[in-house]
Amino acid sequence: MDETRYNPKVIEKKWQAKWDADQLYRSVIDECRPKHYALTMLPYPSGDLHIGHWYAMAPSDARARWMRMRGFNVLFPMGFDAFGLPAENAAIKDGVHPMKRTYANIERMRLQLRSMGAMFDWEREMVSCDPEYYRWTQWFFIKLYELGLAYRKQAAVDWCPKDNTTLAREQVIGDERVCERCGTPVIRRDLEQWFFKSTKYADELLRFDELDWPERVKTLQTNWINRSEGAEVQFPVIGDQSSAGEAKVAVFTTRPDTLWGATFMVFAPEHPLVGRLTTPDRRAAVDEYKRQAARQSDIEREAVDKEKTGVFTGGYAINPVNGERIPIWIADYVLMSYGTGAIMAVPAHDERDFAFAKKYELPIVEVIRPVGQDSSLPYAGAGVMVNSGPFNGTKVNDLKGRQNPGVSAVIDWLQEKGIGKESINYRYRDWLISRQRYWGAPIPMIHCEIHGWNPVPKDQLPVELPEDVEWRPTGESPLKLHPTWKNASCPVCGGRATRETDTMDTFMCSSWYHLRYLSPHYDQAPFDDAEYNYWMPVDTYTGGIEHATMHLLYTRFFHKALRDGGMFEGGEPMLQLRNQGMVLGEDNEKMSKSRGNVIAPDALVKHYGADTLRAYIMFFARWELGAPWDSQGIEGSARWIRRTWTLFTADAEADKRMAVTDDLKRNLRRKAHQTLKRVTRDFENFEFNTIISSLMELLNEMYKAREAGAAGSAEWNEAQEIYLKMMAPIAPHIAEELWSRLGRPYSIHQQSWPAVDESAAKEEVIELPVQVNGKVRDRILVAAEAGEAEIQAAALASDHVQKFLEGRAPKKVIVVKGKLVSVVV
RNA sequence: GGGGCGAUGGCGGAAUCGGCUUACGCGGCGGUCUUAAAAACCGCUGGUCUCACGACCAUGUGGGUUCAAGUCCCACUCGCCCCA
Repeated sequence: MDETRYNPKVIEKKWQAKWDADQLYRSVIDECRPKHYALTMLPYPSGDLHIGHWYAMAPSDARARWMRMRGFNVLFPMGFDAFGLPAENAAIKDGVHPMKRTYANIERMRLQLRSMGAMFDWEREMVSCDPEYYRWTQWFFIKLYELGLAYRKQAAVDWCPKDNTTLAREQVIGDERVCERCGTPVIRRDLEQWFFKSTKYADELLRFDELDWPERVKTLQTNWINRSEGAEVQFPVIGDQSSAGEAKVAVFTTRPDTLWGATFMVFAPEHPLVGRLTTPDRRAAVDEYKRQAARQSDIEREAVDKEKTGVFTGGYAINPVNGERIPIWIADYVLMSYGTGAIMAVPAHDERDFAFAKKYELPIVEVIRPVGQDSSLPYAGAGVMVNSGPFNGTKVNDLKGRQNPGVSAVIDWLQEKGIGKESINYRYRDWLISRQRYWGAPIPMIHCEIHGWNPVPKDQLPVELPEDVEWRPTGESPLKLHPTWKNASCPVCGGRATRETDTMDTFMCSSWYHLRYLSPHYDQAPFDDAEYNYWMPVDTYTGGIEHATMHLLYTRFFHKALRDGGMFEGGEPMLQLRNQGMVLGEDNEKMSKSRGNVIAPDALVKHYGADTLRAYIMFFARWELGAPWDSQGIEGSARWIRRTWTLFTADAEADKRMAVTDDLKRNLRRKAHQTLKRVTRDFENFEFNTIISSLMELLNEMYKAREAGAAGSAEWNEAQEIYLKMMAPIAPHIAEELWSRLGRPYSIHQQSWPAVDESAAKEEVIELPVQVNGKVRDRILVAAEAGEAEIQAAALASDHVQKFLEGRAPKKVIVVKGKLVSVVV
């Protein structure tokens, strides 16, 4: 083999084997060094690492490597989010057991991941479908159950008819309300399911003070939780057909100041009181309407521009603030899932209520009048309360909750009168955990006819998945169809009982994987406290924005719940978050097999080597934005790597014949330290693309310096050393190879990051543009230390400037040191 | 309908505190080497006008603030994302 040619295949394999053998990337507790836990979102083992994985992981690896060179003890683990539908759906097609397929995929992806040359500590790998792992997923379920945060209830849930399972609210996407996985429109089903009480932490989840997270993610989470302040008001109802006592119905409103304008009530068609309120003469119409509404999705029902429909129930309520008898209707624009499933309708000040009132000729009473302008109803702005009994004349602004004087005053009054109370409503729902599928962690609960639901005793964990199951497209979970698996004995009485056959949402598995990395084989607890105390929390978490309202919210909830359960201190698992963008296909479209625009990283590694692919991935776009792939563009990165190789391996002696000026050497040193300064700053800020352009510039400069005979000088050697160290996190293999060829001590990845010599980086002479009336007319050279007067004199002395002055005296001369001179006439 | 983000050469992008627009790379053009091609190396490359010196115009559109605006403010167009 030609030793002088750049051959990534050989050197990458060689160094990967050596790093492995030397356990270079083992991370162990070291109290003498500051720790840094760098985490990148773990992949689902689909069987092939795609370019998006590289785009997420390679820059994260570079950043972790940089932190390591800066003296941190870095933990950068990798694992697999291995439960989930795709493997099970595939099994139904071809009969291959999900376990078999998943482990085969993992094996393949491990090799692909290794080809990246990342500093993953493979000793810490976790696989979420491993009983050793899901034993603790189940343990956490029980822990949350014991904390009173897991409960079972009958609820209308979103159901994907293709995947035959329920979905969490977050897994239902967009206007069309389709399944996040397969794009099938979801339907509603009434099922008894397990939930986690995540809403208990809604307020705490809205606080981000400790977190260095992108604003965008914080906004997404805030909007998702959607806290609204208002009041809950009790409306007595009359027309109750079944009980003698007086019933009351609670209504949530953000506008208690408009209570006097509530002229009717609207219930969701599914509201439990509807049956009792409906009078015999209205029964047929109400039942028919309920049937119709059940067929529609929430989104169809809620759309503002949709024609409003509804029917009168025959029942009435009493508006508690003025004793008015108001009719109760049902309409599909009221959802059971919002507030209490019933609203007070204020047609004068709500668009939808207004449309409804007009259509069904219900009374409209204005209770807020704008000041100094005509109001056209419906009106939702600021004004003064009218027709509102004791509150006439009270000012109302357009702020929400207690910040609105009208709202605030009415809330106090309601509480005093015992009619209502201050209340906060969230759109955020409790986390639906149950999935009616096989390939997930079984929910470790047992049902006994006498003792109800009880957790599996912890010493019996894990509740393992049976291997002998049949794959049939019945739509039923194979666990349910298994002849014996669900038979169990009651943990309380030991009698015959039945296992829960549902499995857990895979987001449960990924809510704590960062904890399992700490001690993946520990069998006394989910994690070893000593490891936790040293490594946690995660310092830098990188991954896609698509997890903003799912994984990231779940994992925050998880930590807060277990903090309250006394497992650890600190409720925030990940301090710093950064999102990468998306790599699009060359056609500027989202990459997909069906579009045929998929870029396979394996082929690129084979052709160019991992270092070139890493470099190009970091170079071709701003990391957080992403960009379309460009197959020709990667040639530029390949050229950069090859040019680096050539510069460092060519015989420097051959060029030593020329006399080198001190100036030239000083300039080379300046460029090296300026580059180091920029690269250091850019690593800090995850700006990988400019790191590489800076390195390219330095390389070009070094080529010129060598041409001029600088090779072999002390400055040259220093520039080489700095260059390779800066390159090491980006292209770890070639950096190591060249480092060793220079005769430096193994390993470059154990070197410390060089320090910037500020005095060397400083410019001596700088070029300043001179503007006359805002246009650049000349450039002057001045000493970097030159004073203002000196610069001004030099600028005015310029022939070009004089030409544009046309003999006039400057009105003003602005000197911005180090930037420019601006002459105004 | 509401909120967020974005728009800079033929293309990806740079300009990090209001101070030289287009760094770095791709592509293109010209050259060196070669029998030739590839690779490598060197140079040029925003537009218009000009033989040229140079001038003028350019950061989605239209206004504003400023000695100076890609950057700040207002209005709008288009694209993407989230929520409805």
